Amino acid sequence: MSLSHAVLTSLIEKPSSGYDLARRFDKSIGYFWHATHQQIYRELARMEEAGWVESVAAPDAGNTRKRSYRVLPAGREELVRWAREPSAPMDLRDEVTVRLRADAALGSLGLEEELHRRIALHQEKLEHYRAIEARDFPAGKVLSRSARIQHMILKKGMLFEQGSIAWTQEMLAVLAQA
Amino acid sequence: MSLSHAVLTSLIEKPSSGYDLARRFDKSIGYFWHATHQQIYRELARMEEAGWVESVAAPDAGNTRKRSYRVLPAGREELVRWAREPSAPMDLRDEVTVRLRADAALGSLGLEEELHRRIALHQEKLEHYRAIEARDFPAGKVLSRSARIQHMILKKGMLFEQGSIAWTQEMLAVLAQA
DNA sequence: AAAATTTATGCAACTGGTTGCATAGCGCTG
DNA sequence: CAGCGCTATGCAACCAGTTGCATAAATTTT
Repeated sequence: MSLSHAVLTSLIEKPSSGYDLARRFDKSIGYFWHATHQQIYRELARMEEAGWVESVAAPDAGNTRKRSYRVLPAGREELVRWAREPSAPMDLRDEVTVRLRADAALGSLGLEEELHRRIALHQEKLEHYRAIEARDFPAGKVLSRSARIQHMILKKGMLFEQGSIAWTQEMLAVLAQA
Repeated sequence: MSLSHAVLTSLIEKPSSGYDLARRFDKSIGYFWHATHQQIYRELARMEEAGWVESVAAPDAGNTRKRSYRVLPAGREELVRWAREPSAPMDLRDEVTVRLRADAALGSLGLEEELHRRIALHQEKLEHYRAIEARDFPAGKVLSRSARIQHMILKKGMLFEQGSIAWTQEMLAVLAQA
């Protein structure tokens, strides 16, 4: 959908190899997004073809094929153009919701264990985001415009995880009640 | 991903034609899910092939090709089996988040209008969910186990929309501050 | 020094989701 | 009764995302 533009944004923040981008997409950069190395290599190849980025042998490449990508002016212009486009809100298609609907339709299927597992996962992510917040956006520190925006994006993730935990606990109470 | 199982669940709740299912996926049934008629017809064909559902000419078909689908025992068993599987939590890949990161990296791009538009959309959905709640789950009414679960699913949507509105307003404040 | 792991890139095949188009009956309106 | 929009189904082509596999250098472990 817009993976190429997400990659472009990451590259503007810091020129990188495909491999590094893939790792960043599994961690802080795209807190919420997952992309495999395959997708990223494919996007990089397309964007180089389109003249949005260029690559050079990475400074630390040695005898390896490692390449470093950076954004060209055409890529910047494309990103600006794209960012101003309106876009559709995400949808909430969580598989566990469908499973719960199936439980409602078919009778108790014992989904409690899965819900507990989900709570633990949300808790884990929340801790992770809190650690990033403490490290990058400590209370009291004066932040740049860019940092304030990135802090808000991180907060979105935290709010979502907190909300998920609270909702799942309420759901467990409903299942127990029956 | 699990569209077939979402369709199965909908069909258990009420045997339907492909067209009806597609409309329900645009409304109350899958509050958060969107599926095109193409996807649904394809899934129905596959599931009939697999022996999970069967179809007959719809009672109100007249001279049209309208068919009504219902779930067979094998489909029920498959749904139970699937519902008990563990599943990965959804990810939060909202395009507007990437656009905001681009704004942070490139400088102010004027995303305020889009954020206002988003707030209006979330508000609209929230109203819609509230109307469904008032109709199907009025306060004080004693609800069945199934209805309590479905009420919780609806609440999840409402919590998400409320959270999105609050967060987006805070984001607007951050953009205004700069 | 050999073996295993990590870094780094890529091909091929497949599945899921989207878009555009085509067909055809039905019900309403002018 | 001609034309329009809605109901209803489907084909074909495409794009995005996933999975399995292959390759090869660098680093770490045994």
